[in-house]
Amino acid sequence: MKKLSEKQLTILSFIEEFIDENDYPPSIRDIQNGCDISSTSVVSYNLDRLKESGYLNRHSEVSRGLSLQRDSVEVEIDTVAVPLLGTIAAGAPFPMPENDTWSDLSGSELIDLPQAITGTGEGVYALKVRGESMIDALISDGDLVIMEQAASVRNGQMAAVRIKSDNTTTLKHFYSEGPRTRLEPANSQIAAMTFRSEDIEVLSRVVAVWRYMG
Amino acid sequence: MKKLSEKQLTILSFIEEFIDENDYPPSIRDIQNGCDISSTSVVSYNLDRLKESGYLNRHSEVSRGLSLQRDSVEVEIDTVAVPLLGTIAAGAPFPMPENDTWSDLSGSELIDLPQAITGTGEGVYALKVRGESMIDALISDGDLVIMEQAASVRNGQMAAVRIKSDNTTTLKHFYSEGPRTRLEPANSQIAAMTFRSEDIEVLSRVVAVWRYMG
DNA sequence: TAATTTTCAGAACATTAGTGCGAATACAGA
DNA sequence: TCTGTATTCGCACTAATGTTCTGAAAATTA
Repeated sequence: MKKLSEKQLTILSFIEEFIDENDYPPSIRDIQNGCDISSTSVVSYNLDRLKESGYLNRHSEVSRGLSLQRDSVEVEIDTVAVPLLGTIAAGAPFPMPENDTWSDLSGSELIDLPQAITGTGEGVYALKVRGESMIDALISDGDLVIMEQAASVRNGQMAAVRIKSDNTTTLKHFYSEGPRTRLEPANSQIAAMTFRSEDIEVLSRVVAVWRYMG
Repeated sequence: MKKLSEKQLTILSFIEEFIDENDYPPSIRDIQNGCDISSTSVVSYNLDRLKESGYLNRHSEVSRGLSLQRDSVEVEIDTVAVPLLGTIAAGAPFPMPENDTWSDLSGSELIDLPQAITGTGEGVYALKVRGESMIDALISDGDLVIMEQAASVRNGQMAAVRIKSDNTTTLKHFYSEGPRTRLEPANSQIAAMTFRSEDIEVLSRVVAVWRYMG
């Protein structure tokens, strides 16, 4: 990009500050006053230069029609808020977002996660673990489990599965082997268990585990 | 907050979209056209209502002087990037940031974490765990351990400690008991061990553990 | 230094855009 | 139905704001 004059730098940073402060862009005369410039035409002139240089978007005939060109260097990390829907404990019924629940999450606490993890955040939610019942999945009391509602889970992924015959829910690595389904704890020192596939219901896929010990 | 009329909701979401699209707020007439409203005064009227209800900031006599009231639900989380300094494996020497290393982190990968966890991010770094040597701390291969250089560690907190006599490094809950120091695994099913305090060197405090299973 | 380009001044001008106001409706409660 | 309040309608008005133009000063370049 072309190098900018002193004045153009002043203008640019003024615009930035102004937007930061007011949430709407400055008018040409705002800039004129803010940067001690003698004439509106000078401002207009320099705005054109800034636009040419690619630092600024300008929409003509629109008052305050300015916006800063997002600098590609300044990485903006998007975070997506996912709802903390409740707790998960041994044996207890497993909280799941229902269709009608999604629309009203106002009550639940929100947790921000990097977008790289959540994707769009659709169908992603968090549960707080209570108790040590999932110790064999290397998950302990207080941990936050990030889950994604999953239609399907690939082999080897960790999922929340319900074992129908026991009516229990656990987090295990999931391996479908035709008529049988193998559930493997994360702790490889503990043996896997195998079930009839009809006996297993996959509820959600585990995306991540977050343990905070402030 | 007061409940909004159909029209007010339409206006509000139009403003949101407009700003999202253009990076500057709409004029009253933009809203009028965008929402199929018959008169500018109707728009103005409803903008006043929206302002009263707290959904909107409005600056009179300023064209496009609108901004959405940051919805308190839509928390804007600041993230802080911390460097991933290396891997930690059983027995291997423990990577630690050195003073001169801090200034040159350009080479290392950065990880974004919510500010609530990292604070200013000063002295916070991440290590990737290799191997299952810390399974008794409920940490397994591939996990990311977030650490903070700590002058001191309070009892009960998890820390990276070096046992001098063994010259090994592990992550354990730390309990100082005068002349003796007790190290307790996160997995409470495993017994604690006690050492002479001089034999223990605290390297860093463990702030969090992040396990991602994309 | 002369020629050329860039930037600035100042003011008039043209649109864009916010405001005000009386009258017309819509709406909810007595 | 009456009545007061909330909302809508147009429209004219005024303020805010972008644009343009001429000439000159300043900076660059040859």
